[in-house]
Amino acid sequence: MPSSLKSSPTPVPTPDPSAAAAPALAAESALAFSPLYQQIKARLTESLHQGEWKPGEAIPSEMELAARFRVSQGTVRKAIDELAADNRVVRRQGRGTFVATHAERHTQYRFLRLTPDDAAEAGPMARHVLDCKRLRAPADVARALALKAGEAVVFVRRTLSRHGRPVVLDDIWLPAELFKGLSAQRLAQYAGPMYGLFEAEFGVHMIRAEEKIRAVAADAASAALLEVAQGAPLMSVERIAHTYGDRPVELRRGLYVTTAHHYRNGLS
Amino acid sequence: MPSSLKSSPTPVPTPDPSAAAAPALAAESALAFSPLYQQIKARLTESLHQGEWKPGEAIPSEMELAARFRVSQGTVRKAIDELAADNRVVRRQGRGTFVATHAERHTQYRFLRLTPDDAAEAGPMARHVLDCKRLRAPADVARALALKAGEAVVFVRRTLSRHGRPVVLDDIWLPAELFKGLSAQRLAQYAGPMYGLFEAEFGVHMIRAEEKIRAVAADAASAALLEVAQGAPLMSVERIAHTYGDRPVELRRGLYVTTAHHYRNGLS
DNA sequence: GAGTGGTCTAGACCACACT
DNA sequence: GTGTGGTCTAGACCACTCC
Repeated sequence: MPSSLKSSPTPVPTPDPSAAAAPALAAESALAFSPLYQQIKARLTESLHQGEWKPGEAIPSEMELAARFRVSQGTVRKAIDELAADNRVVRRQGRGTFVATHAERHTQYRFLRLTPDDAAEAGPMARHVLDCKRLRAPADVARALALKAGEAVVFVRRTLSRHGRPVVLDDIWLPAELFKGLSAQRLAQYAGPMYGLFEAEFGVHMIRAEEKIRAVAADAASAALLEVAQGAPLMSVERIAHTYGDRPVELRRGLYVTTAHHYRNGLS
Repeated sequence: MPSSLKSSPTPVPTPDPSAAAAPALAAESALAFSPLYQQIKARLTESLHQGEWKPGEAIPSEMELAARFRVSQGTVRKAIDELAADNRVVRRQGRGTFVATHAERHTQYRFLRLTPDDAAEAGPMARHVLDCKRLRAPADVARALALKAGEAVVFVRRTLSRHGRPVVLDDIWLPAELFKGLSAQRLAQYAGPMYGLFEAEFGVHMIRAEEKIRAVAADAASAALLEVAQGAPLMSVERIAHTYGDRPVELRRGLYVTTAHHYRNGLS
C-alpha cells in the first residue's frame, strides 16, 4: 500500500488524528491497495452518494478537505481533478467546486447527442408525455436494471419534437422503488430535462450511461407516433444509465428520426 | 503571463540558468497568456508533429525534458498528463512514455465503435478493397477536407466482413498530396488497421475524429455490396479525421449493417 | 481584502521494468 | 542496481470572484 505506509489514513476507520507517521505497516502487506488520492476520491464519491452535498451545491474547499482527511492539499486536488474529469463535480476558479447537475442551463441534455443538421436550430425540443404507468418488469428490462423479474417498474413513453414535428420517441423504464410518485403530470409540469427532475424530486443522479445504437425499420406504431412511413429507417438507441456505485437505474429505448438531425460523436 | 513572470523560461531562447526570480514583466502585460505547462505541452506537440519522435517510440524522460525546457519535473509531468489524456502519448510505468500509435495490438481500431452483439465474436474483421483511385474532389469532399474544389484526392472503397458476411462498407477520401502512391495493392498487403498503414507509410497520424450518424435506407448499389435487401435500414456514419493542428485529412462515409452488430458509446 | 481554485517548484520515496 | 513513471508533501505565488 503505497499510501498507508507513510501517513495515517487507512481507508475509512481512521479516527486517529495526526502524529501517526510511524510505519504502521503490519499484516495486510501484499496486494491491491490504492494510492491515497484514490482513497480520498472514493470517500468524496461516498459523500456525494450519501447526499452530503447536493447537485449544484459547493463542496468544501480543498484546504478544508485536506484538513478533514489529514492529507496535503495537493492530494485532495488530485482526487478532485479526477472527479472533475469524470464530470462528477465542476471547478470554478475563485468560487469553489460544485456538484455536477443535470439541471443547469449549460449542462442540460448532457447525454443527448442528437443535433439538428442546421446548427442554428439548436436548443431544447418540445416534450410530450404519451404514457406513464406502473407495471411489472419484463424479463429483458429486469435484467438491464438488475431487478428480479416481475419487480415493479415505472414505464414512460414520451416524444421530443422540433417545429411541431416529432424527432424522438423514448420508452423509459425506471425501478418503481426509486421513483415513487412519478406521474405524467409531474413530468409535464417540470421544465427542463428529465434527469433534472430525477435529481430534484427523487435524489437520483445519473452519472454515466452506455448506449447501443443500430438502424431499424419503423414498425406501424412507431411510424404513426413519429409521423414517418412504416418501414422508414430510424436510429435505435438503447441507453442504460447508472447512478452511484454503477447501479443501473434507467433503461431507455429511443427511436430517432434522422432526416434533419444526426447523432454526433467525437473520437480520440 | 503567469509563467515567465517568475522564472527564467521564456519559450525557447533561455540559456539563462537560475537566479532569475526578478519580476521581468514589462511590455506585454495584458491578454492571452498560457500557463507554463501549456507552453510545454504545445512544444511537445510540435515535436510530435515534426516527427522528432515517431509513433511507438519513447519520448525522453521527464527529467530530461525538464532539463531541456528548464522547468521542474512537475511541470513537464502536467504537460505529459494532458497529452496522455488526449491519447497523444501512452505512459508505461517503469518503461517510459511512448508516442501513441494506431498500429499496436491493444490500441487497434481505436476509432471503430462497431461491436458484435455477441461479445465472444470480437476481434478483427476481414478487409476487402473494392476500389482505389485518384480523382478530383467533389465540392462536398473538398469542403470537408479543406481543399480547393477539384484538387486531387485518393478515393478508396472497401468492406469489412465477419464470418464471410459484409458488415461495413466504407467510402474514403484522402488528400492525394499526403498519400502519394497509395494503391489497392498496398492496402491489401498491409496487415492491421488502415490508420497504422497511414502512420507507417505516409507519416500521417490521426489524432481526433468527429462522426455524424444517421439511419438510412440501403440504395441498390450498397444493398448489393452489403448483401442486404434494397431499402434495408443501415447506419450511416460520416467521419472526418484530423491530424496535428486539427487539419482534416480523411473523410469517410461508412454504412454499417446492424443486424448482428451495434455501435457502442459511453456517456458521462 | 479574504477566500477560492490554479500554477510552479523541490525533494522524498514508492512501484515497476529492464538488464 | 539503475532508471522510469507514480505518489505525496509543503510552501510560494498567481488569477479570479465576491464582499
